[in-house]
Amino acid sequence: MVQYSHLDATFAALSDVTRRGVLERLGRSEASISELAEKFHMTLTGMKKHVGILEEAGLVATEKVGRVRTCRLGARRLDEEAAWIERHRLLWAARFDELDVIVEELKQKERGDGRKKRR
Amino acid sequence: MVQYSHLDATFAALSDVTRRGVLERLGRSEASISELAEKFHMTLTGMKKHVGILEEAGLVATEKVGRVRTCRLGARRLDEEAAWIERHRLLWAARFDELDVIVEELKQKERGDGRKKRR
DNA sequence: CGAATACTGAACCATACAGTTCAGTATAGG
DNA sequence: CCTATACTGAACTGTATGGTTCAGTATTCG
Repeated sequence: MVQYSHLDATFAALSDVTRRGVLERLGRSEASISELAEKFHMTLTGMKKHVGILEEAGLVATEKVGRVRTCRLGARRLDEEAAWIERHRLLWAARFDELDVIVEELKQKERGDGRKKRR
Repeated sequence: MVQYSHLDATFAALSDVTRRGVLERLGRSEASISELAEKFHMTLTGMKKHVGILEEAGLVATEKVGRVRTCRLGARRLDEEAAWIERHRLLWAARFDELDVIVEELKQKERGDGRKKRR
C-alpha cells in the first residue's frame, strides 16, 4: 500500500475556488501577492493565507525580493492526486464494467497533447 | 470558461483520509454503515456523516432496506476532477517545457489499461 | 528625510468540520 | 411481545477555515 502522504493537504488546497484560480493564474505567469489579491478582490492578508496554504501543499513556491513576494508554481505536480483519482476511476469502471470508456478517454487525451508537442 | 461546479464539494470530500478509504472500500463491494463504521474505528453517527458528505458530492449512493442502509459508489466518476488536474499538469508542463513527460505517462497508462481490456 | 508601497502578524469573527454522547425510532428474530 | 440491531437526529466539543481590521516593519522613490 502506498502512503499518499500529501493527499490530505493537496485536496484541501484544491477545494477552494480562489486557490484553484490562483493556480490557474500562476500557470500563465508568476505574480506578486498584491496582484493576486487585487485579481481575486481580497485583502493582502487574505491572499497571503491562501498562498500559504498552497505553499504548504507544495503547489506554489514564493520568493521575496525587496518589498515584493513573487509567487510561481511549485515543485509538486499533482502526480499523486492524478494517480489516486485515476485509480478510483479504474475501480469504478471495473465495478461497472466500463474500462473501454476510460481507455478511450486516455487515447483522446494523448492525441490532444501530441498535437501541441515539440517546443 | 467551464464552470466546474462540483469541484469544491468533491475535492473537500477527497481531502479526508477516512472518506478516501470509504471510496476504496466501496470500490471492492457495497457495504452498510455499520460495516464501514467498524472498519474505520468510528461511531455509526460519525460514519454516517462521512457517507453524507460523499453522497452530497455524488460519489456515493445509498439505499435503505429494512434497518440497513447500503452504500455503493455513486453516479459521479471524478471526471471533472481528473480533467481539472490534468489541465493543471499541462499548464505546469507548458511553463517548464516538459510536455513530453506527461504525454509519455499517458501512453504508459493507456498501455496498462489496454492489457486489462475486454470483459 | 519623508511618504507611499508591499508585505506581515496578531487578533478577532462567523461558520464549518470531525468527532463524540445520548436519546430516540424502526425493524428483525425468537 | 420482547429484545437486540441498525440507524437517525440533536446537541455539544474542540479545532480549522476564510475572511476581516489594525498596527506594525521593511523598501523604494522623490
